[in-house]
Amino acid sequence: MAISDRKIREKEDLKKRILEAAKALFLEKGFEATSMRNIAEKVEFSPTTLYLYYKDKNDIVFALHQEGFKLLAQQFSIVSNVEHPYERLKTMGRIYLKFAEENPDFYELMFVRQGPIIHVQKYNSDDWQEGSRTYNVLYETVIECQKEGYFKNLLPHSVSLIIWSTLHGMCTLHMHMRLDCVTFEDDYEIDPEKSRTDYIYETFISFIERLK
Amino acid sequence: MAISDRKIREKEDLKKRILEAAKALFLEKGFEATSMRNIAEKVEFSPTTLYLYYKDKNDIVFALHQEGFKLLAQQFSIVSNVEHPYERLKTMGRIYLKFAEENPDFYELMFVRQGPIIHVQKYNSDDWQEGSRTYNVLYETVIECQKEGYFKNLLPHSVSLIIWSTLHGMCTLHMHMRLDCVTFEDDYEIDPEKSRTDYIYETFISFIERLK
DNA sequence: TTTTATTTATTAACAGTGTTAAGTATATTT
DNA sequence: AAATATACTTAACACTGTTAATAAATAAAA
Repeated sequence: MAISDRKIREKEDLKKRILEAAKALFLEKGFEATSMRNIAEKVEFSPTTLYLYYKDKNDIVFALHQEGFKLLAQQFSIVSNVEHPYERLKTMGRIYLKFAEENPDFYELMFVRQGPIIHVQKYNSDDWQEGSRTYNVLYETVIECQKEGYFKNLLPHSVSLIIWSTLHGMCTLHMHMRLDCVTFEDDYEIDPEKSRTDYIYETFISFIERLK
Repeated sequence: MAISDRKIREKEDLKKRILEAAKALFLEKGFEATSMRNIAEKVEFSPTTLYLYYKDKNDIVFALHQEGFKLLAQQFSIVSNVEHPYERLKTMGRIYLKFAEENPDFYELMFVRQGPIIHVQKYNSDDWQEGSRTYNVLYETVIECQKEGYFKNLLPHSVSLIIWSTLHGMCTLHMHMRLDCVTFEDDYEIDPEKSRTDYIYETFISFIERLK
């Protein structure tokens, strides 16, 4: 059985190599500019071969979106060191914003593009595990905060939804260049050291302080 | 000079007809499924003729995005009846959410897609008028609220950015089907009459109450 | 009025996209 | 050795946005 084992291993190996190629192109040239033929060329197989390992492009896109969630989970893992739930929440927010800033293409795939969601609807019977798991981390933290007396008279789902929405809105408005028209100079003293992202982060903090 | 006037008029007429055809297809079949050839077929001209009236597809997309802003401004116009700035702000929020819910394709063009922004960068020297004008309506309202004592110790741009981000985040997470995985049932008693959008709106209101 | 110039629209083509049907080697099993 | 199964490729389909070259229609100049 060792030979057939090797065969299976080799098959999974190529599947991984395809994904690695896709990821490389994706990070290098962006999502829009990554085609099936590009990926095929990179792994040195014909384009049709990809369809023996992935059902369609959305299947690859979905796998890529999973990679993004792995990366985010990795960044999130350090928050377990933060004892106090409210401080942990603020740290999570900072990590989320940083992740979006540093991995805009991944973020787009994870939370904007419809490709991965279409794949979920088709093959995973509407069960978007990556999303619900990540949301749950936030939700549980909010509940812990409430046990400590924060967010009084608010439903935990409401609080979670508001926080996620605010962060997501800040990230995407920024990523999609919808904030370039907003000139903050009226308010803030123009500090050339500080980026727009810095101001966004500060705004988020002042917001969460208000919300408590 | 009357003849050349008529010529110009006819030219603008076809330009409008192209835009109308684009809008019709866009609203009927969605943005993704609207191609230059589709539009050309609808106006009964060859595809290349469109390029005599619009520089490229993004030019049409940009004009379409302007139509969206006109529609939003129209919906917003009724808020001038609301005297109290804080009440006006809440009404604006409701209108914004309703607009996004009822015109998801327009919303996508106005605040998500990069097509219109690329056009702005190319031909309008980075001046996204539609965006800054709409933002200013919010900003001015926030300032008026602060004059009445709301949002103490917060910069008006911060408040505006938070509100816009939260609304935008709610709209897009919902539109892009990233909230389908969140089961609110733990919190809310499942009222079949109420849609997810209703809950989102209630959440927004409870949020803005907190923020004040 | 005839000729030239300009505007308007078209055909054909380029280079690309995701995807599939059909065919070809290679390796495994009977 | 013959039949079957696996892995892969070639060729093609039906699209996409866009451009160069060309033809037809109109306006201006001779």
